[in-house]
Amino acid sequence: MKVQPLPQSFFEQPTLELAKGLLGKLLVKESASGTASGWIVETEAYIGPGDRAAHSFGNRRTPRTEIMFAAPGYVYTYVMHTHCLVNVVSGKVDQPEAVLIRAVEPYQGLELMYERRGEKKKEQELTNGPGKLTKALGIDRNDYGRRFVEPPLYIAKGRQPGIIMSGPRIGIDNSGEAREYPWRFWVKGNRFVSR
DNA sequence: GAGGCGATTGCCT
DNA sequence: GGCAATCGCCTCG
Repeated sequence: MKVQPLPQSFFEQPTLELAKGLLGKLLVKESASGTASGWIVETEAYIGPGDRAAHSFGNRRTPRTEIMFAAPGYVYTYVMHTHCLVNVVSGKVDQPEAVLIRAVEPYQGLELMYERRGEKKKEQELTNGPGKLTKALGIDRNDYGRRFVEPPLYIAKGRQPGIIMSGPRIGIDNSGEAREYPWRFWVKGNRFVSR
């Protein structure tokens, strides 16, 4: 199967639909040391204006969140402590929404992933968390502001995801009632899902 | 399995 | 200048 980026129109759907639609798609990163990719198996939606867990809550607009106000399909990377997380910007222009990619299942570039993550690891520990998959695929803050429709970082047509589950998001305990929103989506039974 | 801490970035006082 | 953050790893039991 030839791997090529999905069109811009794919990203032009409501954020919750996009979060589900991303499951099963292929996340690809090309770099000087090779290409690595994985099937997306877990996502979370962040819908800015009314979502206390989102960086763009209340339309908070700063240099960091600026990209969330742009058209859908942009790459939003965020550095936290020693790790980097990757989001897909969603929603129309001036609607600061995004989908966090929390886990993928390795596809291409397995050796590269071991090299980046450490050799002595179970395969599922390569990419079963938002900070892990970015390291395995070589995604970092330099990818901020790119677009997912073209190399070196893009999303390609994938496979049928299977049964999709939903539930509360992770790691946002101090976000009031937003903590309860069932905006986390994952592929049922996939062993690369973070929990 | 639970708990604690690393060590970066950028926003806010 | 301080502090909180979409987390991961190591250590201890």
